[in-house]
Amino acid sequence: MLRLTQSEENYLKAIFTLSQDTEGAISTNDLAEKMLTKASSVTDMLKKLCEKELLEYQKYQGCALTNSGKAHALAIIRKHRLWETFLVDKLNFGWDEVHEIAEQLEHIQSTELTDRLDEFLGFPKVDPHGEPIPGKDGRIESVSNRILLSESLVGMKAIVMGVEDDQTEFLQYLNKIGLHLGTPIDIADKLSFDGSVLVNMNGKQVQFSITIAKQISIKPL
Amino acid sequence: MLRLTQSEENYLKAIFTLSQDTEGAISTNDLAEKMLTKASSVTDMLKKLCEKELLEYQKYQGCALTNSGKAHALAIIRKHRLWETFLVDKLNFGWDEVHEIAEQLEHIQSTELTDRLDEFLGFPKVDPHGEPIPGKDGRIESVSNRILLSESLVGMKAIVMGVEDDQTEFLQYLNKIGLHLGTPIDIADKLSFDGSVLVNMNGKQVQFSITIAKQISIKPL
DNA sequence: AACTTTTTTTAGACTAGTCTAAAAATTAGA
DNA sequence: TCTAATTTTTAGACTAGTCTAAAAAAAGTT
Ligand SMILES: [Mn+2]
Ligand SMILES: [Mn+2]
Ligand SMILES: [Mn+2]
Ligand SMILES: [Mn+2]
Repeated sequence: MLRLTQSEENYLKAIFTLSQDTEGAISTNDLAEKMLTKASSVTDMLKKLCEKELLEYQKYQGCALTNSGKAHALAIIRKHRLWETFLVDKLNFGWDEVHEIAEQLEHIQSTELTDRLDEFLGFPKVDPHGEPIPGKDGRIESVSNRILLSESLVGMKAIVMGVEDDQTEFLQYLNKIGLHLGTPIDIADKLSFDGSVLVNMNGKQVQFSITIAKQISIKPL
Repeated sequence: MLRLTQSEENYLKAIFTLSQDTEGAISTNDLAEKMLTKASSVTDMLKKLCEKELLEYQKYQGCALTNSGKAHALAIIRKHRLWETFLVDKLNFGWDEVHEIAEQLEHIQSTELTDRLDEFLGFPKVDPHGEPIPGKDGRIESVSNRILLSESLVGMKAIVMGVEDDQTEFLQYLNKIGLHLGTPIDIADKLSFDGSVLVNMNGKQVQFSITIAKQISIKPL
């Protein structure tokens, strides 16, 4: 099996994630933004990953993962989410404290370790942020009926199913207002001029900006 | 706190380990051998680590860790041994399967993670190979009355307390002959011309070469 | 003390990953 | 469709870590 550096793995993961909500190829600039790096660095890396047949890349045309590239990305995501689950379930970290550590742990090379960790955790289906954990075979069980809070309709009742995991302050804010996975919410109103969502939860009303509302996924009841 | 690369950390650990059974400075060549690298590479790294005040180094004089360097080395060793303990105690790996994985895990940066892992494991005193685990403060509890099997005397009765951890085949061999931590042994004879040690254990007699006998530590009864 | 061998350092080169600045290609607009 | 703005690539430089080959220093030997 092809041996990858941490940097290569981080690129693959980023491309995979961007591909999730983009049809067609991923642009150099979008990837540079995601990776907090410069477009010229991205171009260099794309050439290398293309050489290793992890993605397809043609000058000025952006890139798209091959099946091999996707498999690698999913393996890294699997490890990331399993380790986050370990940190929260076994070591009692908060969901706002685990992403950075998992960014490191996801690069540990040992399939045996990953699979035993999975077993030790009882084969969890989702991580502490509600994201599905890919299985040993790389398959993600589709999460049913989820929509973004930003796409909800006034009057809906729903359950919080997932949140973005990579901003500590955002997660701490959710802690403060008492929003967790499983929290029931009512969509009270939406402000047409800025996209804010007014939500009733835990007996009080909270207003979420469109930015926040895009980072919370819910299951309408 | 000073941020170190994996390579720098591996050098510090190697220097610390070599210092354990060497008085005075560590030579460039010895370190190169330990690190499986070339003397010229070692010289470059020594300059860098000296610059960071992790060790003292003068041309042609070898090197010695400063207190800061020692503290860093002990922190890495602490993580290595805690992770090995986790792998064996919680994930049911064999003692022959964990060293390589721990070589990676020891570089994960998070004091909070290390300390919570320590607690999760019940504050173990020794790792799966019998090596003492440094505490949060970097102190190693001295392991009492241990000697190397190679230094034992004929007629001694003893208990196996520790083994070298870094050669998979060696540990598999010990598994095969049924030698574990806690195994009681009798020193039946020593061959003066090659240093071999004849040991009675588990009802049969085994002969250990001097090389092997130096990699097993025992506590005489 | 002089010569030889060993150890250690230096010099120069290479790869991986990143950057800035400039050139080239693509896309958008009039 | 021609020009302007944007995106992407190239060129060249830098750091970290490694290597080989050669020079310099230290240690060993007559
Ligand atoms: Mn995460
Ligand atoms: Mn990462
Ligand atoms: Mn080990
Ligand atoms: Mn290591």
